Amino acid sequence: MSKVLNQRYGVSADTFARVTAVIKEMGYEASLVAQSLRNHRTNVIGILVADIEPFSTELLKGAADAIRGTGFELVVYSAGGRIGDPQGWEHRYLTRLSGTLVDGAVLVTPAVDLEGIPGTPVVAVDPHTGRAALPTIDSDNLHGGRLATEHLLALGHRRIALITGREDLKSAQQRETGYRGALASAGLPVDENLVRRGDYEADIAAESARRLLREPDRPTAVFAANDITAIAVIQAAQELGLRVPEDLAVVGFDNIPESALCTPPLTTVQQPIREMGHRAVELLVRLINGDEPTDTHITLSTELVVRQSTRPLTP
Amino acid sequence: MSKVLNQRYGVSADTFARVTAVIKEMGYEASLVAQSLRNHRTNVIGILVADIEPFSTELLKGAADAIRGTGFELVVYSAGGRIGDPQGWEHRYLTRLSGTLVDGAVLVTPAVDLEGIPGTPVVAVDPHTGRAALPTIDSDNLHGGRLATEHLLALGHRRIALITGREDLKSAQQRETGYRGALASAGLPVDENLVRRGDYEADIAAESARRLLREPDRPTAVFAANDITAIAVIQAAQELGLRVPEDLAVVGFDNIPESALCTPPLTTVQQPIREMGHRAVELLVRLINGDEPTDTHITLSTELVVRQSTRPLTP
DNA sequence: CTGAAAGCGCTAACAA
DNA sequence: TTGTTAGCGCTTTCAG
Repeated sequence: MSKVLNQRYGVSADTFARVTAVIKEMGYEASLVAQSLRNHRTNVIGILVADIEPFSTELLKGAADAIRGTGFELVVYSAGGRIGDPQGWEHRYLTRLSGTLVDGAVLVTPAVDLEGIPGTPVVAVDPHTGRAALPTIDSDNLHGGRLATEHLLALGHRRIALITGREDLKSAQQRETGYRGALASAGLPVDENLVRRGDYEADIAAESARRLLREPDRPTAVFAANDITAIAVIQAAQELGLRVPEDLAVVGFDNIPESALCTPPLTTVQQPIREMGHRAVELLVRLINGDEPTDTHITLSTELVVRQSTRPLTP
Repeated sequence: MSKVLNQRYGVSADTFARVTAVIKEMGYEASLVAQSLRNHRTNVIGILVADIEPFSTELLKGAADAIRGTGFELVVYSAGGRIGDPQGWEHRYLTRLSGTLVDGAVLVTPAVDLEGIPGTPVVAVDPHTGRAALPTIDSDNLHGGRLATEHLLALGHRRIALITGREDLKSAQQRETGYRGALASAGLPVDENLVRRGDYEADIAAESARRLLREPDRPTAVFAANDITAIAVIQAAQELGLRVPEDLAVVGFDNIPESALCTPPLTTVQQPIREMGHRAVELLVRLINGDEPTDTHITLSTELVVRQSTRPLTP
């Protein structure tokens, strides 16, 4: 009967038909768990995300696209933004699943740099440490940071603030480095008073923005470390009666769907999030199948998308 | 050693310490699969979604909230909007997982009405059939449809179009029934030419809207069967040079985050999506634990949220 | 071609 | 208190 299910040799046409009939009759489906335990191949790819939010959602869509036609199934594990177990839940999940429930995993939870699990291929998206031992998909955050800042400079802005991202993330650091580099290249000093915390949290960013914008010598432009932050900045500005982009230009980073829909639509550096998900799955499948690993550190390029939240500075 | 892990009686302090040390040393974690196979309790709740899109994402957030502190883990299975297997993938997944990998499941994939799996509690969100045999969470779509339509009537509109939702979904039908009912109550006939297909698909809805709005006797208001549809309508109107809400009022349904961010922000009927996710998990946990099932068909109420996409009709 | 049996990693029950 | 064993549902191997 197992032979029938798995299309193996050594079954007479008669038995085959009979067994098939009964299987249909009973609506039988093999237990995934028992299969997993026996075969070590499961044809399931796990994606571990820290939380369900716009970035991870976009990434999941890309991953879902990529998985189609590969014969793999997709299972998403969300830590649900939990706090109690900040370190190592990735590792714990991974070891519990590996070898059995999943053939490989994509880690979208960037806070931990783990050395891979022995038998289980893992691809990290935008990891903590930058180029780790693990295969990695990320995007060119350094260049993106420069692009955003240069755009504002080209529009005539000189007092350009930065709302930073999470300090523990390499990607956020690189965006800041790009910002500083662009100012330096333009021969401008960095006014440290214009660099404020954002942590990629809407609340924190909004608070920083409110304080910043209430100061007498406020900036004419803000580069926000991601779109969530940028949208918070726009809202804070509007609360204070400032118009965007007339009184304040805002540039974001990420290009989540919300950035095109907010008011006004956000000029942002496009990180190809869906493609990152796509590539991550693609790479992982290749690793699982034991194909030649070509390149295991893929950096996708970033691009500026100009929308209505910026325009030339009018003096 | 199993006893150590599971905190069972009959282990000396000495052995406990030694075993614990080795476990730490090796970074051991019990295999979820083997555990599942042995114990039939897994402490995992599965959520099956048809696709990763704004509605299911919102719902997942609510579910993730609810799961905290219950001792359950959350695993999401996405069909990835697949087409080849339109019927019954839910059933297939469910039978493959049930009794082993998950203790229960939430179905967010509304297209199929299945009778429950023997041993596995299942809660359906917004199901195909309305009040099925399965425990159900939904919202008051009928009332919501009335609310939306009555709002437009109160603003003075008389030519109110409807872009419908997916025909196979009870919820979409109810929104339409609410629309027709409100018009009838106001003593207005339904102009069938103003009722167009949307299928909850942005492309289809946009095309319907473009045709509708190009006709000589176009409506002054549109009730869109969900927010995705409504945003598509707004974009179509803007393409044609119509201003929203000056030339066309638009009301949506669902209240996904995008509806507050689109331009102009969308007046919409609020379906408490997050709460639906929350309630679904809550109910499921209760069923799994064998608690008294109180009420297994929960209908949450809907409310109108007025934003800038509607305002009184100016003749 | 069909039936029986071992074993995947784990835990509950039992024997020592 | 510790060590041993059966068996969860499946597939693969080997004997009939």
